[in-house]
Amino acid sequence: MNSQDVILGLLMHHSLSGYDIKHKMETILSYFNNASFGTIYPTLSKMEKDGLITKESVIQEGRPNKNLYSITEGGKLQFKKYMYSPIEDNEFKSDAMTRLFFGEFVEAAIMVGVLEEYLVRTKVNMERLRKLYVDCQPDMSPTQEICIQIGINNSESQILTLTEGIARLKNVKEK
Amino acid sequence: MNSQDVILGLLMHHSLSGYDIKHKMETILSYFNNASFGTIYPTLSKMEKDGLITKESVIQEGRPNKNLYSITEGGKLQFKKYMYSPIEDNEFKSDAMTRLFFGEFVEAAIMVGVLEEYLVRTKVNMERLRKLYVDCQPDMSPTQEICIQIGINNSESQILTLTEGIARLKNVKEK
DNA sequence: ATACTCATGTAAATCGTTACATGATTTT
DNA sequence: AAAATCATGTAACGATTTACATGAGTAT
Repeated sequence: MNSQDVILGLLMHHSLSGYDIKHKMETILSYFNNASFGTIYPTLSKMEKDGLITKESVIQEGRPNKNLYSITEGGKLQFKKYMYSPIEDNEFKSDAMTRLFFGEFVEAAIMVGVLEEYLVRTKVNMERLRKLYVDCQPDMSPTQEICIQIGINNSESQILTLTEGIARLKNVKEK
Repeated sequence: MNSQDVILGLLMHHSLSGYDIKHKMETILSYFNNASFGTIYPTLSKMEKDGLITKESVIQEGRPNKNLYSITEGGKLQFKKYMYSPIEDNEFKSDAMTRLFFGEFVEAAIMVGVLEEYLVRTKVNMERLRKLYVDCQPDMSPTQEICIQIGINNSESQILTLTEGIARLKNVKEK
């Protein structure tokens, strides 16, 4: 799975500009995907060159013109090919957890700080997902609902584990 | 956080070869980090050149010679610098969840397949973490315990969400 | 016989981010 | 007046993976 596959999936619904795609990446897809403009625009150019999408310039009033991209039959075929290919493993990299792992080499207070910061970030993310769920639920497909539930439930579980961990660490310190 | 920071952390405990580092990455660190030999060996060379670590050739019987790397005072300083720097956000990319998100464009049976495959992989990973916890608990620091508990609890939560999701999808299909 | 473990390393390719460049309109 | 939104694009850089190359010893 690369950025091209995700863009194809987004264009299956309706035509979008590069800017629109970036917005979707940051909101509905951000829990399990991400891409910067530096990836999106060159990828769209390549996809057009390869005949997977077509470009249409749209002149707007009071706003810059935009390039609206639409998926072609070839693009739909490529999307299907992706959806039927073997599933790749998740990729996960956590700086906060890496620090926790090496925590014994710095003062305990620093580790409490890492845990509290990680807890706050997890809470912020959970709230964002919860709000997204409330706002989008009527338009969501059954599998999209499962997706966001995974995000919300995993965040909740992590909040519990971190809260317990902080309490335990602080207890150890007091003893 | 990059591979260098993780390698420094591993060498804080005791000297290791590139092969040893790869092994640690695959077992105790794999839940939130990963690196291939193609990253590890060139990184070790660069770190030696930069004076963060020193190399010692160890001749072994019945096994190939190995290069044992040890952290220097400069390396320890660099490690501290990392541990006190601002925490970076987690990176997460999920092919399985991406497919679920775009599930409406393929048959429901394919999505049940994705969910079941994702469930199996989550279960396998949870079992691996549970076993690791049992095997390593006596040697684990308090923050390392929190780390692995995050992994185990998040896996458990995901197993529940996926199981419920599968049941719901199958129900929808029957109706 | 075959596969796995131990052990190191390079080169090509892939993939992606960050920073820069530009600029109008709208909101605070 | 400043910041945010809308909008596209490139160039330099960074990080990492995959595949290749080599080879002995051990376990099945």
